[in-house]
Amino acid sequence: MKPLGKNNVTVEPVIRRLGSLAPLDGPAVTALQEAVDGAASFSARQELVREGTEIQHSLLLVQGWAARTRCLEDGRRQIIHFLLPGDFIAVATADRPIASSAVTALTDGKFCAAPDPSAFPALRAAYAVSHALDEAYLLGQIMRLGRLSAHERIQDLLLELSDRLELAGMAQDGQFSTPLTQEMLADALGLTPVHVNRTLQQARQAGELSWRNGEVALHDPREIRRKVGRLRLRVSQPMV
Amino acid sequence: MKPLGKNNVTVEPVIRRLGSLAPLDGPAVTALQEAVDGAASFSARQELVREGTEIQHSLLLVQGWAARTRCLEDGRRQIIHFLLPGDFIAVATADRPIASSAVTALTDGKFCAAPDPSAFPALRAAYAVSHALDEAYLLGQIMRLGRLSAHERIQDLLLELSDRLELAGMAQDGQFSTPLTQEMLADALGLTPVHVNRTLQQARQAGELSWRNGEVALHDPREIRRKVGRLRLRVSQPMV
DNA sequence: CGATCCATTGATTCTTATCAAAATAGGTGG
DNA sequence: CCACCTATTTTGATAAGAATCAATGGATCG
Repeated sequence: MKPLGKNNVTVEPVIRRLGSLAPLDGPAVTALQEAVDGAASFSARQELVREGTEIQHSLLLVQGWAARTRCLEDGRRQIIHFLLPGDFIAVATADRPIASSAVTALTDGKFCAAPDPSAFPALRAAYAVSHALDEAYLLGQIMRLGRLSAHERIQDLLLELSDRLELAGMAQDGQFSTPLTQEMLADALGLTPVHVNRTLQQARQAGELSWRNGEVALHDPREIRRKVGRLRLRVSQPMV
Repeated sequence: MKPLGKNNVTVEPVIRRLGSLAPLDGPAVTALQEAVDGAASFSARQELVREGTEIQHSLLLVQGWAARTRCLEDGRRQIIHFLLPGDFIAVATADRPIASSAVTALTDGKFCAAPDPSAFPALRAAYAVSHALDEAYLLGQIMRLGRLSAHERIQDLLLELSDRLELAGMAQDGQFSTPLTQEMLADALGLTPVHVNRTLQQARQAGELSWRNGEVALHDPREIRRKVGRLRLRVSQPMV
């Protein structure tokens, strides 16, 4: 098993993220590490969850990116939410056994079953915060699509991704790497790929961000946060 | 206490709706009726829940309409979701004590505390289905804002409202009465009031719907459902 | 009757979509 | 290493959709 510690940069993103959301004790970390070690692989474009299907187990995304999507018969597609390492791909509740949207892999990656929180109580709080954040992200997406301009939508989404990746130790200061194409971005933002392209170019020329080779850098995350003026849920707990 | 029965048209919408979602036994119905009898009043424009506030009790909307909203500093407003009689205004979970959006009353009305499901087990299933539907509505809203045209958005939203009101016994065959103004509609649909007005007129002239005096009639709900081509969560349980 | 809220209309501008094509990059097999 | 293939980004020209600004009408209410 891999070593753990505050000065350790090789902690699994899943563990890093959940540990950012709530303090984890030893057994919880061990259980997560074991789950991660037994993770199953998937490949890009694979449908990880089918809409309307029964969800048997809660699943964690260990590596790679995915998206919750809904499609219309005429081919229009909406990405509801991006799923990043450490996120829940699916949540099995006694309440709500049916998947309300599909989950599609955007890259190759790995997932594992989420350890049962009744066996590892320290996980319960982390899972709860994770689910609360998920709802907050959905509301953010609605605000974005309903009331922000193309330019604002892009900035706001990239900031959200930066914030979320930072929880998993995969972004610092608005810089992160991403497998997103402009088309995926368009599907998430309710825009056309062409318009995303043009808007991105404007943002680059305005010096607001750079994006080359899958490496994104938001030049002034604080300014974006201020301009979009939206309060984000804060996570007050200490890191693992 | 008011009488109950299948041929009874005076059942409280709250009871009607929850009974549509899952079978209720006698004690559950009694508890709901008592809660409703003790309902508190609110008036239009009142902020029923403030964003970021701790939610103490789960609350049910007994009468009147409300909306979950988020605002930007510059005044832009997004209605995330309309709340109808029988809906939960707020859900108190041990997990998620913080309101992720404000709730504003759109009309005068009444609300009450939701009876504790641990005291009335029959309510548990109804509450669970209600929450599952809530998430589905959010996803529907995202699809609407991201990928539907103004014309489609209006039709789709009105259809959703019709379906939901029907659960509470307040709509039949796509006909219902509503306190919505075109401005509220605009805030929900990510459009301007002027554009909503024009789009509504086109829909009326096309014979798709009528809307006079707060009375809406969708002339061919089935056709709308087909065109927007979206699967809605079905409720399979029998009526109360 | 004035005040207010809401629906409606017109004229115009701005944003974003559409259609089509070219350029670029990455990967594969010969 | 090159030729080819595919996916992605970029560009240009044009059209459609929706916003904006401003004003008028209609109702309702005290």
